[in-house]
Amino acid sequence: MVLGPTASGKSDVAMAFARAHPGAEIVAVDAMQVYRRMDIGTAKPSASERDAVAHHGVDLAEPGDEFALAEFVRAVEVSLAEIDARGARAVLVAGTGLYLRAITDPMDMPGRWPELRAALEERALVEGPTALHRELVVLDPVAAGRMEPGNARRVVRALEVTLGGGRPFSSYGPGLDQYPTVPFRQIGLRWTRTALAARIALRVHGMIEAGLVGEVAALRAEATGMSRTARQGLGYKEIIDHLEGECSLDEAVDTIIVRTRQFAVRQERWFRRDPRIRWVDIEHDPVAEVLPVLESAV
RNA sequence: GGUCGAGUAGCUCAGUCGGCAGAGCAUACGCCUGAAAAGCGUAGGGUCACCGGAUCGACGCCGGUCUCGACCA
Repeated sequence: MVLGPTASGKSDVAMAFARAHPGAEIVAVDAMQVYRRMDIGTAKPSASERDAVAHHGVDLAEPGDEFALAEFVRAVEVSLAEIDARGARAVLVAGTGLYLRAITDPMDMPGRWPELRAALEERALVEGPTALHRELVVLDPVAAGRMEPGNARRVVRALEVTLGGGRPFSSYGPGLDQYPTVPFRQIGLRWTRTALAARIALRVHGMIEAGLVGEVAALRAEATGMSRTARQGLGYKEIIDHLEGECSLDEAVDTIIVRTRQFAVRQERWFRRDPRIRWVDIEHDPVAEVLPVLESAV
């Protein structure tokens, strides 16, 4: 499997590998490519690429749907089983670290308690997240120690699971800091920050030229619109701001570039803790430089 | 040429009466179990345009120089 930050060229590498190995199928591990008609902004594989090689993990939901980790894992596990049954080889392309961990590592997923969650979110707003965190310290000190007291979103989720499920949040699975041996060969693409920044700027400008503004406008015009999760895709929320008159197109583009760069760094930071990843430092051409490593790894 | 305004962190700007140099953003580092392209935490960073002066003490006051902007000629 191939992983790395946005704009690192991982999709191209996977595509080249799959073309060289008939029968190989690509599985995208990406939180945003799951939405249909969000094509340009998510750099989804083109129609001809999907024609040439079977792709999974893509176009799983409507832009109006809330789609999250658990739905993704369910869908991809089915795909992986089918690929396996076909005797084919799966090439994973991963940009979303958490989603990848949920595939590579066993993760028994706690359920959902929506009304409890709504109440907790309300309290986080009124009393502040630290008050809830103090409660979590009592109920589940392990989970409380794993997150910042100010992180309302994570604290609320941990309390939701602990109170709703009747057992501590931290009792589900070994935790993200455990890296057991798994039957996946993981190759990471690594660029220098400056080189990646240049590629990101180029890519974002390319998206604008390819009609990103029109794509966003069309999505907004749909009856169901874009869900809370879909609209937080990079490039989408900023163009929405622009379409609503909050900022000029140039300002929106600059913001997209900065945020994409920050996202790429966050991806790096997530992946680089994982000792199971073998890194390839790229100078110029991802396909030429990574493909041999990928070949030798399988 | 004249008048006025501006010059402080990478960027945009605060800085009260002369008494240890500030914020937001950016950057770096870290965290994360059903929003993850989301969310959260920590840190570094300064010739206060330059030269001189008065003062125990100047980003601040005085004199001069430079740069940018507006207006007047």
